[in-house]
Amino acid sequence: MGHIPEQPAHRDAERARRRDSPPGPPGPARVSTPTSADVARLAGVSRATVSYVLNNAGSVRISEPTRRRVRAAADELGYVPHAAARSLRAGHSRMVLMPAPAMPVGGLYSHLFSELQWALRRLDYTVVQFGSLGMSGDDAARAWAELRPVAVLAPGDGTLTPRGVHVLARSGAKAVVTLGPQRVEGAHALLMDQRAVGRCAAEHLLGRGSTRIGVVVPSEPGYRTFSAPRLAGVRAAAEARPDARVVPLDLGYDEQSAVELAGRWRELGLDAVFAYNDEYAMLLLRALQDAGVDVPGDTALMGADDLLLGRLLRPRLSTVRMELPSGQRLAELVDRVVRDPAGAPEVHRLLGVEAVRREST
Amino acid sequence: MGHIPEQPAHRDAERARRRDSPPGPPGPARVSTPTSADVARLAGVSRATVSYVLNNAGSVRISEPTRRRVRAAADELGYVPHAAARSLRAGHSRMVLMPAPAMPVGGLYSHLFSELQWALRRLDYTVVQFGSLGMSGDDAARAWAELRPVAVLAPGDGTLTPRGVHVLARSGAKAVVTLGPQRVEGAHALLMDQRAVGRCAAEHLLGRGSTRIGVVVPSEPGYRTFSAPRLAGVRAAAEARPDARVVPLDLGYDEQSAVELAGRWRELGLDAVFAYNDEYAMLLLRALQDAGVDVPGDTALMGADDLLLGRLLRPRLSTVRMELPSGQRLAELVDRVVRDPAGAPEVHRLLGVEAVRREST
DNA sequence: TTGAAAGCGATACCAG
DNA sequence: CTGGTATCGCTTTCAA
Repeated sequence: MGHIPEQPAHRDAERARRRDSPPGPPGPARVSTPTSADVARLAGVSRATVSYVLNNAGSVRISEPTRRRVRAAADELGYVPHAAARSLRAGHSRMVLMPAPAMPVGGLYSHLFSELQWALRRLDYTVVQFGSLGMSGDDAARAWAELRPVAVLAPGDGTLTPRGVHVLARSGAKAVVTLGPQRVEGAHALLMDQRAVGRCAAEHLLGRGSTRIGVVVPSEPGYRTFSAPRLAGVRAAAEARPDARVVPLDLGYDEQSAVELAGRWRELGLDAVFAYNDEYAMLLLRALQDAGVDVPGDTALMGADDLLLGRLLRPRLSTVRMELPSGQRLAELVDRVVRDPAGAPEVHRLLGVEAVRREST
Repeated sequence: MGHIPEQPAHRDAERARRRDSPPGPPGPARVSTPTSADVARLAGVSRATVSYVLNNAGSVRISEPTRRRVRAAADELGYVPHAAARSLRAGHSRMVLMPAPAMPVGGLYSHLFSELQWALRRLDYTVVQFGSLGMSGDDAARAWAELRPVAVLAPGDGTLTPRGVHVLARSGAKAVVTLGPQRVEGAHALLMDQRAVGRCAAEHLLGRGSTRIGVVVPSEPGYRTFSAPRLAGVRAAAEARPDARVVPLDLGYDEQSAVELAGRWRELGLDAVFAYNDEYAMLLLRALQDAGVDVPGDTALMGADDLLLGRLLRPRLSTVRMELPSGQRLAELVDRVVRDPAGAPEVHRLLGVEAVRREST
C-alpha cells in the first residue's frame, strides 16, 4: 500500500470545490469533467485499460467485450482526453504554433496560411494560431515557448529575434521557421523576398521606356516590412540604368491623401509609378485621372498582387503577380525538420514574381 | 519514506533518452529543457521557493537575496514555465479558443477579431486560434475540448452544433459563445444578423423607386451562410410591397461569370440589384457598363461593406455600411460569462447597418 | 523563510 | 489480457 496521505483533508476540499463547481452554461447541471479514471470506474476496468482501448494500442490485446464496455462508458460520460495531461506525460506535443502576423496581410499570404494548416493537419499536427498582438519580440517568444510547441512558424517580419529563437529551441521546439520577408539567425527561413517584387516592377517599367519612377510607400506603419524591401528592389533595378531616377512617395490609404499626391503630380515629373500593390494603385489611379493625368499616356501605373478588381479598371491595371509554393510543400518541410532537427538552418526562397502587362503601362 | 520505486531502471533510461536527445536546430548543443527543478538546483533552493518567486506569490515572503538568486538562475538557464503542467495543476486555464472561421471573411470581421484578441489579452486571457479546417462539427468541438479552454468563441456559421456545445461545456469551458450569423442552442450568441443587411439594401432601393430587385448570390459555397440570410432580408423587405419582385442571381467571382450575367440583363428586366457586397458589385458594375447598361440610369446598384475601393468607381458605389461593437465590449462580455457561468444563454444583436447613398443608386 | 510532498490527468512499463 | 504504479512539471498546503 505504498504510502498514506498524511493530511488529505484540504486536498479533498479543493477537489470537491472543483468537482461540483457551478454548472456549465447550457444543458443539464454539470458536476465535473470526466477523466479517464471516471471512464475506468464506469466500465469496471483500470485506467490503464481505458488508455489502451482509447488509443488503439497495438502492442496490447484487449478483449472485444472490454473494448466495447470502455467505449460505451467513454461515450456515456462524454469523455474527452486532456491534451495538456497527455503531452505532459508524453514529453512532447504535436502542436505547430503559428503566431499570427501583426498586420493583416494580403489574400495570397492568408491563402497559403490555410493551405498550410490543412497540410499540417494531414500530417497529424495540431495547428494553433497565437495572437501575439501587443507583445514585443522576446516576450512573445517566451509566451510561445510556454506552450511547448514542437514547431513554430513565425512571421518573418522582424518580430522574432535570435534570442527568441534560442528560447524556443531550448524549450523543445524542434523546428523554428520564419515565413516572410526577413530571416532570423538560427531559424530556418521561408523567405519571401519582397525586393524581387520591386525589381520586377521596375524592370517592367524601365523596359517600357520609363526612367523617372515613383514608388508608393504606404504611410500605414504596419506595411513597412513589405514596402521597404520593395522600394529597395526598385532602387536596385534602377541602379543598372544611369538615366533612371527613383522617387519614394508617401501615400495613406484614404482618398484625401491620394488627391494631395495627385495634386503635385506635374511637379514630380514622373513617367511611371509602382504603387506598392493593386489597392494603392486603384486609389492613386482615380486621383490621377481626376487630376487630368493620363494613364498610361502621361504616367504608367503598376500594382502588385494581381487582384481581380485591378483587372476591372479602365485602364486595366498592370501588376506584379506573385506565386507562392503550395502549403503541402511547406508542411513537408516543417515535418522533415521536426523529424530530423539536427540539420543546419535552411533558407528557401519562395516568392515567384512575374510582371503582368495590361493597359496601365 | 512512503514507498520505494521498484524498478526504476527503465524510467531512468527513458528520461535519459529524452534529456540528451538530438540538439535543437540552432545555437549551442542543447541537452534538455530546463524545469523549475533545475532552477531550484542551480539556485540552491527548493522547487517551492522557485515557484513562489517566479509567480510573485503575495502570501509568502521570500528574502530578497533568495529572490535574486532564483531569478538569476532562471535567466541563466533560459527557464520558461510549462503552460500545460501549470494548468493541469491549477485545474483550469485562461485560454480563450477562437476557432478560425472556415472561410476567410471580410476586413470588418477580422478587424473585430484582432480588437477582441487585444482586449482579451488585456483581461489576462491567452487567445489561441485553432484552425479547424477539414473537420466537421462535432469532431471539431471534441478537438477544441481537448485543449480545455476556459472559453470558446466559435464562428456562428453552423459549424458548432448543440452537441458540440454540450461537449465543450462538459469539458470545462465556462463560456461558449458564437460570433456570426447563426446562433446555437445552449451557447451564448453574438449575433450578426445578415438579414438586416439585405433588408437595409432593399429598403433603400425600394425607397428610391425600384421594384424589380436582383440579388447577387455568390456561387462560392463558403459564402452561403452570409448570402442566404441577406437574400432573405431582401425578400422580407419586399413582401411589404406587393409590386416588388426579387430575383436571385448566381454570380461567381470571376469576370467570365459577370459578363454572362450582364449579357442577359435586358431580359431580366431589373431596375435595381443588391450585389451581395462591394467586391461583387465592382465586378458586376464593369460588366454591366461593358454591356451598355447604364448605372444607375437603367439599373441601380448597391454593394455592402463600404470598401474604400467602391468609393473610387464611376459612379461611386452606394453601399450598406455595417458597424460592429468594439472588441473591448465583447471581451468584457466573455469575461463576465467566464466569471459567472450560471446565467442563461445571452443573445446579443451586434450588427448595425446603414445605407450609404453615393452615385450608383 | 524554506522544504517536503501530494496530486492534477494520461501513459506505459512490468508483474500477475 | 488486465491492474498497479511511477512519472511528466508545476503549485500549494502544512510542517519545520
